Amino acid sequence: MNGKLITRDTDYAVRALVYIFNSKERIVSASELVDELKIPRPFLRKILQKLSKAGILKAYKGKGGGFQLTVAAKKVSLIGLIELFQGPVKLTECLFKKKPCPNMKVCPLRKKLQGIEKIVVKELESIKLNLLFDSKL
Amino acid sequence: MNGKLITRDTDYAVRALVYIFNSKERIVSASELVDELKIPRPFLRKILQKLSKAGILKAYKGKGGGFQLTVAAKKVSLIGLIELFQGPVKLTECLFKKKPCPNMKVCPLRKKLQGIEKIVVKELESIKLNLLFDSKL
DNA sequence: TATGAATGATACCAACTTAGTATCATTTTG
DNA sequence: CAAAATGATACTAAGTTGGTATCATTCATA
Repeated sequence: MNGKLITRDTDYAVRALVYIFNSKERIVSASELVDELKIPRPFLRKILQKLSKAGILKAYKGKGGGFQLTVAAKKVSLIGLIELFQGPVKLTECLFKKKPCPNMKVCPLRKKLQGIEKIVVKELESIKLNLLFDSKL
Repeated sequence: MNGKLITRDTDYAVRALVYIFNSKERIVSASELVDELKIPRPFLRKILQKLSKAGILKAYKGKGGGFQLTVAAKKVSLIGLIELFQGPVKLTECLFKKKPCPNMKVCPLRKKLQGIEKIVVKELESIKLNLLFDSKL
């Protein structure tokens, strides 16, 4: 199975954010992150840009530039990052979107799955970034 | 996001099983299922074969042949079908399999995600097929 | 003020997965 | 034997994920 909750984008983003958090007030460049985290440069750059656009990182251009966490960053939850990189979380996605499901008036399978989805979303919401930061990586 | 819990294989399998269940003792052919459920024939055939191999359906070859539920069928849980068609459920799959995760000794993210996975698996285990059958589709 | 080091924007590409096809062999009924 | 069914298996098309490549822009500093 590959119904991963988290893709590489998101995973790399978490690592980068943790690293930047640990660097405190210092401005951290993409190059440094590439060296430290062994993430392919252009891919990481794309991720950093996205985080920057989303207001989670503040970017400084030019020589000596790089990234810092914004205040907003610590309030972001894992689900925020997932949505940023992977779109809204939907584990069910009924295969008959337009047409109502042909055989089942009230599809019990779908209901069950949507219940599971709700639980998952709630859990993912509860994982705030500062929780990850604080737990001594 | 597309981290679906259930792919089409599995979904079609559920529908086919429900239909066959509702046909009681009658032997149901792939053709009938194709007509009724509007599932592409060769795709459905592949699915039925898999269910048959797995002992969930009993197949009858030759003219007048088709499929019936086995006694085992009612005890199968949704997770059984998912595993059959999609392999083992793993929502986390740490990206550093061989090498231990470079930065985090005890990765809190991974722990959280594995917790979520456990919950999901438990839920999926609890959805037995007879539960779906019984709920008047 | 020119240069180099940094990010911004964007288009492209390769591998993998999912969903579906196509074909031929085998079995069984009539 | 013929027709109708399943068994086995190889192939294909579209979408997603993970990653590249390129060029433009900004800024510190010598």
